[in-house]
Amino acid sequence: MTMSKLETTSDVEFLKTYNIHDYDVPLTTVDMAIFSIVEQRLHVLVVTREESPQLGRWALPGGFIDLKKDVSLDAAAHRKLFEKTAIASPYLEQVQTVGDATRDPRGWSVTALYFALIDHATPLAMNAQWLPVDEASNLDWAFDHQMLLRLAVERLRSKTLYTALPIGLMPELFTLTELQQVFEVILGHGLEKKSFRRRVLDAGVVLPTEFSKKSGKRSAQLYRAAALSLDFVFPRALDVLL
Amino acid sequence: MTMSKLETTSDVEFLKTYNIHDYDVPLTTVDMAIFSIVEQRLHVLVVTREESPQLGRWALPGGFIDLKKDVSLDAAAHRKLFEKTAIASPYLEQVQTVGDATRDPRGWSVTALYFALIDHATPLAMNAQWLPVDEASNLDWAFDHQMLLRLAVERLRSKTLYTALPIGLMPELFTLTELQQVFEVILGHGLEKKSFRRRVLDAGVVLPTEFSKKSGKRSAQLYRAAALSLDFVFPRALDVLL
DNA sequence: CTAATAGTGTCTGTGAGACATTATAGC
DNA sequence: GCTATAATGTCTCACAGACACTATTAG
Repeated sequence: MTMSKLETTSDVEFLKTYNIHDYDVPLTTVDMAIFSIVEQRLHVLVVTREESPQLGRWALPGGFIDLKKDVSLDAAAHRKLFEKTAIASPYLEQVQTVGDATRDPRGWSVTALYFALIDHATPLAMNAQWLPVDEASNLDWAFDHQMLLRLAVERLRSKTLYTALPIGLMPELFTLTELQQVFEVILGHGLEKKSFRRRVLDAGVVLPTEFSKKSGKRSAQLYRAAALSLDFVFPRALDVLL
Repeated sequence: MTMSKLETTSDVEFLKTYNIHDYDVPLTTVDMAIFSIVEQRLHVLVVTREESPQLGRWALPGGFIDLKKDVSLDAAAHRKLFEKTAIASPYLEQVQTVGDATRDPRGWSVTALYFALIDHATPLAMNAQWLPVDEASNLDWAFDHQMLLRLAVERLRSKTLYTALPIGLMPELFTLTELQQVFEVILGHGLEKKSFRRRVLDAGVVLPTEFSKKSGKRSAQLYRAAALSLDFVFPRALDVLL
């Protein structure tokens, strides 16, 4: 028997008699809030549950960790995302983990909630679709997914005030006006143009390209995301308390 | 048979045949990074493991969720804290949830990491003790607890730059100089006195009391935490990138 | 008095908001 | 030319840093 670095000598003896099925353990799942901007509105990817429990209700994509396939929690989140969108490397961030005795009728359950940002020009799996987040409260959600969505939206909104995160929702090339509109859609209110441009340009989170966009009137400079862009934290937040 | 709001009609049928032990599920635990300031240094509460696996190694307090006693993940964290300190209502915040196939020799495991802030003048359970966090890297830690501690310290440091969180480490009454020293200990460098006082006083996160502290030279005004203090977010971060 | 610590006055710098202005394209 | 959109100039304001200064206490 090989002994990993993690195991002390006594562990080897201990593990011979250990059986996880002897204990009461909670269910553990990963749920995803996958955001995109569609037609100037913030949307989230939703599915309708095709099996019990909560058959037929709306839900965030997610489900059990596959102890064989998933090497980590993050890997499980990536797998869930890939199953719905075939996107392998998006922005992915853990939001919060929620667990209690009543959120799932099968028993005590825990879910690790992640959010992802993707460009909406991405093919979706058959059973997935985009839903405007401001219509979420009218729906019949499975489990506590309405609250999970609210947590994810709050995180996205609050980080939009002091990071460049929304760049993760943009296509490869974009104009500053388009980027500003995405910020405005997420925050739910307008931003001052000059301040916005100063902020993102001075920080170097977007870089000019050799391309410009000709769309009607004066053509606009096209930018792309700088390498550090999504991790960048501005020294000051935008005004406006949420 | 009563049907909870959470269960659809089909769920009632489904649950008759559902048995969690039919599935492979990860172990799920809660771990605590409990911080305090002792002798002008940031300390964390540690225990030595008294059972396998990882018998004898240093560990953050924590362990399995008790599906009978704990109504939620947060409740489990509060229970773990209370078992070591008998403190019922400290500042408690979820940091991150870590899970993978190899961090625990018993198998695929997930832990929800929390941090708590307490005044160090708190009696501890027998097997718990304060450890300076800057000595943590020399120790023989159980599982991935050294990394968990690093995550919690990073969160504490980064929130110290833009919130009033360290107030949670203070006793009932404290002077502004004492509070500033705590900020400095956490950040690892000095802060400018006038700026610091303006910041906390203008924000109203501390309130003057009718008391003052006579300690050697000129006596100092004693303050207490304002109700909102720990949730307060300053519009600008302190300088200095971590 | 002196020394030590508490606490203030005030100048500078940075970066956000406001808003007027100029630039460039299609028609 | 006119109009729409892109992009800039520049003033003000809030708040952090720097640092000199004053205030209060024990001895």
